[in-house]
Amino acid sequence: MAKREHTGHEWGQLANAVGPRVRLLRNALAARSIAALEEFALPTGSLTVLSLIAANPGSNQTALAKAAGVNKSALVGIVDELEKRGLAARDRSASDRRRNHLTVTPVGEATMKAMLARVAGGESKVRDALGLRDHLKLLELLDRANAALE
Amino acid sequence: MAKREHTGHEWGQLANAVGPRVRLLRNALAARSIAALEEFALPTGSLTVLSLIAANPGSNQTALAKAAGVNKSALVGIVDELEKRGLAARDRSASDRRRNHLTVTPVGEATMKAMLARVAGGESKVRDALGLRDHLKLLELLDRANAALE
DNA sequence: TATTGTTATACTCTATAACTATA
DNA sequence: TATAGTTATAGAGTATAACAATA
Repeated sequence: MAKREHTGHEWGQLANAVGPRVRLLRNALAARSIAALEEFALPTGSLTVLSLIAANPGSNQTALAKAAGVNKSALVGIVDELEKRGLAARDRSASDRRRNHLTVTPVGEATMKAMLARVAGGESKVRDALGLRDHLKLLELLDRANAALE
Repeated sequence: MAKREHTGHEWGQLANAVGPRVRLLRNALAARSIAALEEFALPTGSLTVLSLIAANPGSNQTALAKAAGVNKSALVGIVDELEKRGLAARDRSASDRRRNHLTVTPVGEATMKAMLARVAGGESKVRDALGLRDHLKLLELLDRANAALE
């Protein structure tokens, strides 16, 4: 468990620490994702935001930011860009005019699917290495870990 | 699986994606770690680097950077600070004088342990939520995922 | 008084390129 | 010609504080 065959380095006192391993994986996935989505010229996190809006139409920005794991300030810029490109729409909520009612346009839906196809590469490397069963297990454990830290 | 009870948001098209979940967890753990280690006034990543040097004495910086998941350029600053504070020593390797031979000082060992005690909080929240068996499983899956992306 | 979205701002993290000294 | 460490630099990521509009 403490041995890391791929680098030859041992974790030592951090043998049972989740933090450094998660950072390592996040960096690797982020690098691949950024490279894969370069052609879309959208800010990082756009795909996550787009997917969340599509799955939860009408969501407001504060809740969305929390779910996406980005700051609400940072989300402004992302939504700005999505709106400018015609991928998402930002309308004032009728019931609470402080809130923005967010939706994904048809073009946004199509773009999202094209982006997903691009990102699939890095994701599938993990899925292939783990196998279906352990892949689902990893998703479950990450969700539970996130819930515990909320 | 697609439902995220804690925020009420669904992942939608990203229901089986590791990337966003890992980012979420990394951010949460990083924020806790930074807050917990604030009193030490050391650059982020110092604990990981210190632990890796301690467990692999004499390791050179390039290999260390890769294992720690930080850029070799960024590692220079971290080691600078560790050296200035007397926590680690940087000596030229006798066999290959391009390389630095890194070791942890006794003070560094003590500091490392104090830091580990501080970080334990965030880590234990995850461990408690997952239980021993699933905690170890998570470590295993993260290692395998990292190896797959190397 | 509290909350939503926004702006401004700063700091951290990470990557790239170029330099030096060694090999 | 290649590698280890260093420096300089830029870009992306994230966070905080303050503000206007609204509740």
